[in-house]
This record gives sequence, structure tokens and C-alpha cells, in this order.
Amino acid sequence: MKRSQITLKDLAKELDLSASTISRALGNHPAISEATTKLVQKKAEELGFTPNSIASSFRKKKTQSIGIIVPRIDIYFHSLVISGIEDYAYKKGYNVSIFQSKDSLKREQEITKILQNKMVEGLIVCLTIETDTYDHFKKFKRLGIPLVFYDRVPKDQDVNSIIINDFEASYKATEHLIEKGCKRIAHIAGNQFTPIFKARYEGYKAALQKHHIKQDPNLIGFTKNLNYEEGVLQAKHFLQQASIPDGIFCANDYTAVSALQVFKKAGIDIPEDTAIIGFSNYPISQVIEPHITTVNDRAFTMGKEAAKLCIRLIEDEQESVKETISIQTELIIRESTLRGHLN
Amino acid sequence: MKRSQITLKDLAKELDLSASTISRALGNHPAISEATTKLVQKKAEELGFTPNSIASSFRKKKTQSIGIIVPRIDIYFHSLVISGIEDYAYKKGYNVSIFQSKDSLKREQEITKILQNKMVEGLIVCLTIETDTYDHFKKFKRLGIPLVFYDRVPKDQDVNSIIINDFEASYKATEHLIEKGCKRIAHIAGNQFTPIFKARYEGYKAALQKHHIKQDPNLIGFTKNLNYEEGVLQAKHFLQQASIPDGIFCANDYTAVSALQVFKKAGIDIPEDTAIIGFSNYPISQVIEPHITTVNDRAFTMGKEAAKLCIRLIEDEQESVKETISIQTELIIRESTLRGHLN
DNA sequence: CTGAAAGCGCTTACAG
DNA sequence: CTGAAAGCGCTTACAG
Repeated sequence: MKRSQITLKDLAKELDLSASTISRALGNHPAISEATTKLVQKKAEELGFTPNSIASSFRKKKTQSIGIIVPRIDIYFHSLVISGIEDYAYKKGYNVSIFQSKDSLKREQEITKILQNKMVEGLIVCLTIETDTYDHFKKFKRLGIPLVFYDRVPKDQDVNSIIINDFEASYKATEHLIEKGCKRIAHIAGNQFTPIFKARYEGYKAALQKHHIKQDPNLIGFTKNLNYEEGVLQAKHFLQQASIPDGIFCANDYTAVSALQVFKKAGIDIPEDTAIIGFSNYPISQVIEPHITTVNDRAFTMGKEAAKLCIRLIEDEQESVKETISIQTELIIRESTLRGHLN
Repeated sequence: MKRSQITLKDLAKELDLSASTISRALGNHPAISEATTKLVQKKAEELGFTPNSIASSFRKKKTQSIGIIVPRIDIYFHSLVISGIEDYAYKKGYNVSIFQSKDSLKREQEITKILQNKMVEGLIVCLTIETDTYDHFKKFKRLGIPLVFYDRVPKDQDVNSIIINDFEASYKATEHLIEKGCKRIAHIAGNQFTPIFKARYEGYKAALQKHHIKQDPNLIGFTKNLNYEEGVLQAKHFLQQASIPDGIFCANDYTAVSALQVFKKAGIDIPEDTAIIGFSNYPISQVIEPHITTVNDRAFTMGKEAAKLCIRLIEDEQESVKETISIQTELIIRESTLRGHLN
């Protein structure tokens, strides 16, 4: 399609004023008289003129835009984070450009190449599951483009990051099971090369230890992707034990749903025989019956905080110390752990 | 943060060549000798130079970026569409900027204001539920920025749009219930001011008529937002009828889950007593038990087609006739309608 | 095959 | 309070 466009110069000619004045009037510059400002803005409105923001960005070296790299947009967690980012960024006058790494390191590297000197002033990233090298992010430091990581963040690197307190949250979730009288507590764990899933496992272990419950290796089910099918497998494995678990802490809600369904189908009462806790507060956790107790990971808040930090770094000219913001989670208690409260 | 940047001129000086040559070499212009091209590219690599793409965009009047306006990013359907858009756009070298209208017409109007002369070459939009006026989209026509609508599209307007065959899909879903022997078929309907939900209701009615089943107004449950709670209400209402429905076609999966749970709790067997069909193929439909038969609305494909059309319109200079692309849906048959097949 | 020059549409320091 | 001028970093038509 062809585009025709009125420029600032056209407006200037039309009003017999200089381009400088037009530019200032449009920006409500205080030096311009109110009369002139009004006149210019009225005419601009009339002619449907809006300044070419590419030219403006170019001139000011500011694009007011933030890049986001996520593994996939259609994972609920990420869609919530993006929503939180967009919401905050919008209020601050920034727009967001989104890229999906598809959990491929190669694609992540490609994207960073595209993004350098592209039109973003800051970058918010959740690493792919494969990422074990961070060289491709170094260029942003050189270019003065601030980087904020969330959820999956670089290991042992001095970076800005937004994370949740996985260890603590898992500790508390496990403790909740203990308080509800569970003595044999199982755990469905995620990939232990991913720090967040490792932290969840550690939190679980620490709670058991604190309460002098000894671990049973048969009650730890390691998975690769924490998906529904893997959860089903692990839950079935738990059922084969001589003494089945009376509590299960799952590292996400998908596997909690698996465990719940497998156990229910085996005639086990949830929560009376076995209590179940998930992680992430996915919508399904409050729809499946019984509703599942879970950890609210506050993904929207995470996105908001990421955007806040990113924009602060963009606007604060000095390179500041790297920051790590830990989002407080909350345990949402629902039927799946309310033992003795249901008939 | 401060940014320091090497420019094309710096490179030119370094190599004792003109900026023109550098520019051409970097772009693999055929007129430049292979030796020079290689030399320039090597030096660029060495100095970590990449052309300032804002300057380039400004000069070429091409930003290679597409704007998206969705009601909310964290609605699964939209996250899938966005994913489809990003995926296709990425392959074509475009990036996508996302805005959430939050289903507010006012915010939608605000966003279009920001977007005009912003950095997008095309725009993909799903209207807010409130949108009943389209004036705020007219400016894009004037600016030569192609518009593609999806899902919720303007009524009675000559626009580019990507939709699914709601009528047909609903007709077939209802017919599927009839084939499974259902005689009293209920419908949980969406907002009838929204064309897609009206079409689903119409499809349902048409199928009944075709098969000489007369409608019972007591078996039509109208809702405003098709959410879980509304579904529960409508399902309870159906249960109060002297003769309860033996089939329910729900305009989305949320309300299908409501109906399934309410009926199950009332001791009604799904699918033997009552078969249930949803719409959209949300993840929950294949997790809840029994798994729910539903219509796959192929949201990812929808996004892909939207991006494809949008990019074609951007790159085809001539204003073409408006297009409407209808995505073919498919009925995914699961346990909730497999009567006589389960124990 | 390479270069000099103009210019994209703004913004802003400088001058008055 | 307003204007003339320079310039942001590229690209490209024109010339050789």
C-alpha cells in the first residue's frame, strides 16, 4: 500500500510559521505562546497531522520501545508476564515488541542479533531451557541497552533479574502438608538443571528435614518437562509403593492435576487419603474437582516489576548496580489439602 | 544508561572507503566487488558494528514491524493467535508490537492514536467487546497502513478479516449430538451482540431445524461473558427442567466444563445420560474427566493467516480488494460425547 | 566498481 | 516568544 503523509514543514507553510515553532507547539513547549500553541494544535488536528515518530525517534535516539524474548507466548505463565509488562509499559508510554525463542538457544541468539541496534531501548528476557552460554547478551551491555531477566535467569552472572522465592514457597507448601498431618510426602519435580525447579525440590527437602520426616527416594518423581503425561507416570509410580503417599507436592499445576486424577481413579480420596499441592495457580487448579491448593506465582506482578526495573534503567542514565527482585508468592489453600473439612 | 555507537562513517574512515560503499557492501549490493564486500563485512564484525536500524528505517520508510491490538494477552485464544502471528512475521523479517485494549473501546481508541505514524507498517486487530464505532481505524486507511481484523471483526464494513466458520462448526457440533442419539439438546450461548456467538447460536438452531427437533426456549442459556460461573448457573437451570437435556452444545469450553461438573455432581452420567460439546479446544478440555468433545478453532493458524495477509498487503503496493479468510475448524471428538462406548 | 551529495522529517542549541 | 541552521545515520539516484 502507498502512504502519503503530511509533514511538519507542510504545516509550517500552511500556518506561515517556522518548523521549529510547530515542533515546539506540538510538544507543548513552554516558550511558545499559548495562542500559537493552540493554533498549531488545532490545525494539526484539522489536517490529521501527527509527527512522524520514526523521524522523531531517530532524532531523539529514543524509540520508547522494549523488547521481550519469551520461550513461547502461548504458555499461560508467560502470557501473564507479558500482560504485566505491557500494562506497565503502556502507562509509561513504552510499547513492547515480542519474540519467541521456542526454547531454542539458536533462535535466542538469532533474536539478539536482530535486536541489537533494532528499535528497543531495553530488553526483558526469559532464557530458553537450553541456554547455558550468555555471550549473545554481552552486546547489549556495550550498546547501553539494559537487560532484565525473569524466571529463567543466567546462572552465576551479575545481572538484573526478577524471580520468585521458589525455595521458600516450596518449603511453605510442604510445611502446609505436614501441618495437615501428612507423613509420607511425595514430590513431582521438574528438570533439576533449571534453577527454579531445583529450588522447589530443595525447599521440599528442607521442610521435611526441619520436621524430622525422612525422605523416601521412591516418593521423588523427576520429570523433564513437568507435563501432564509425565505427571501421570510419576503418580502411577507412587501408587505402586507398598505404602502410598498421603501428601504430594507437585512442582507445577499440570502434574498436580495428573496426580489428582490418577489417585482419584484409583479410588483414593483427595484430600482425606492424600492431599495434593500444585504450583503456579493455573486456571485449571480452581476448576478441577477438588480444587487444588497451589502457589500463586504472581506472574502478572513479575511482568510489571520487570517492566518497572527495565524502564528505570532506561531512564536513569547511570549504570547502576545489578538488581535482583524477588516476588513474594502466596499459598492459595483450596479443597485438595483441606483434610477433615470436607465430607 | 548511556550508549556509545559506532556509525557507518566511522567504519568508512577506518577503511578509507566512502559511506556509500560501506552501506552497499553491508547490504551485499551486487555492484560492489566481492573483495570490498568481504573486507567491509569483516571489519564490521570486528568492530561489532551493526547499522543503526532506526536511521535505516527512517531513511527507507520501512520499519518491518506490525502492530497487534488484542483484548488481553493472557486469554489463551489470543496468546495462540499472537504466537501464530509472531511465528510467521519472524520468518518474514517483521517484528510485532503488542497492545492490550482490555476490552475497553476508549483504550482501543487511545492505542490507535499512538499507533498512527508510530513505527508499524501494518496492524492486526481483534476488536473490544464494546466496539461499535470504527472511526478510529479510518486514519490507517489514509496513512496507507493495512488493517487486518480477526475473530471480533467490524460489522457491515468492507475490511480484511480472518474468521472461523462459526455457523458451520456449530451446525456440525450440534449434528454430532443428534447423531449420537440426543433429542433434547441445550445450548449455552454467548453475548448475542457479538457476531461469532450469534453465529454459533444460529448454527445450533439450524441443525435442530434440519433434523426436525423443535427448540425448547428453556434449553437455551444466554450468558454475557461465557465464563465458568455463568455456565454453572445455566447448567443448574437446565437441571431444573422437568426433562433434562440429553445433549448440551456450549459456545465455549469454560461453560462446557461448568455444565460437565454441575451435571456430574447431580449424579448424571456424561456422556450416557447427557453428552456435552464445548468450543475452542482449550487445554482443560482434554484434561477434565471425561475429556470434552470440542471444536478446534485453530487459533494459531488464524494468527498465521492474519500475519500472512497483513504482510502481503504491506508488500503489495496496490490497494487490493478487501479479503475475508475463513479458517476451517475441526470437531475433536472425545469421551464427553462417546455414548455407548464407555462403561 | 566507487564516491560525492542530497535528503528522509524531525529536534534543539543558539541567536535575537 | 520565534526562527535559521545544523544534524541525527543512513540510503540511493546520479555521475564517473
